[in-house]
Amino acid sequence: MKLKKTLPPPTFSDNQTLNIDLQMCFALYSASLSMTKAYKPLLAELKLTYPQYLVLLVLWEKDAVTVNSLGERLFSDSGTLTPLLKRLEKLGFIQRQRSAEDERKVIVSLTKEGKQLQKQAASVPVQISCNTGCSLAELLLLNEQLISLRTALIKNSIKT
Amino acid sequence: MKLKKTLPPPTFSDNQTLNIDLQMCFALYSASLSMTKAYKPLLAELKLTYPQYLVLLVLWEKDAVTVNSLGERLFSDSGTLTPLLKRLEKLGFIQRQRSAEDERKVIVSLTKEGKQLQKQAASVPVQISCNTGCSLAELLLLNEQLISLRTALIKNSIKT
DNA sequence: CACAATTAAATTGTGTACAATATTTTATAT
DNA sequence: ATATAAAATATTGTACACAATTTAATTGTG
Repeated sequence: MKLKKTLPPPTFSDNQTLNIDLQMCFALYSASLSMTKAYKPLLAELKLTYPQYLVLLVLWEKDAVTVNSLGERLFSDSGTLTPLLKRLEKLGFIQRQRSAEDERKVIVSLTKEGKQLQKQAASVPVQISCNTGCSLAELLLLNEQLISLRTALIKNSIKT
Repeated sequence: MKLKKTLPPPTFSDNQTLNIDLQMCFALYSASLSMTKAYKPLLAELKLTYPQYLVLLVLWEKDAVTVNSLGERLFSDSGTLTPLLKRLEKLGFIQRQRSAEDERKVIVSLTKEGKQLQKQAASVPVQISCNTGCSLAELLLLNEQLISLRTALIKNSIKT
């Protein structure tokens, strides 16, 4: 059994403990919303929302996966994914079909239209990365920092 | 008129352009959701959601402000804030009242209960910062990086 | 085999996020 | 002074995010 390693609380002077400007949490939250807004007009041309685009990113990497495995990849669950996938299906980009071997599972796969969309989508992240004003090195560093932050939060946070 | 300064697109090898793991955008998105989930059980004890907590953070800094000024501070608008503020009012933490001088404006101010909540909330960000597994220096650095990312995205992104 | 436990999705209900529109009040320009 | 524009908030409609519950299929156990 591994020991759980948590750092001691960083100490702020009392006045600043709740200062919103100093709180990385709010910076994270507002930066994430700004990012989604930045994607919106670009993805709108493909008739996609940002979460729908994320699902397609996963499928473009590996087609025909279950709802569960999509959820693990995207840190999401069926409560979010099921209605989202139904919308993607209605748009004609994916198919949802029960697995023949295990009828509990639903296999999500790309349609021809969904596959074709990948080419059009290729320029989207490039355009966004320009808007960040960050260099490639900065983007990669930030990516790693955010992934380890996410990992730590998932590991150390109590589940209700 | 200032020249708009945007960096040239970072170049990825073609195969990796759409790799979800390499996309800082997804790391940002998923880390932000993880952060909100980490806050959830702590804020639930105060009967607050994370966006409601953000509103109170602003009010604890400066009480009695308009919906607009709250929105500027939180990068949000009346479409989001109005229903949220109504819930906070129903919970008894804030008051909403039309300004006497300018009846278009709504002044949001803390109730006694809302002010008292600040003491109970003090331990929340401390607990969260432990869960991040980051040192104070790392948190401050990440905070700055995210703020400049947000600033760049707001400046450089086209609006619809 | 029977039946409880587990697993996979779907459903329900609450709370944002946000674009688009509406409403009300104030400011401005003839 | 009156129409017009602008400003501040509210409303409407769509799309998540997520906890909690439900439904259906499969697995494990006696």
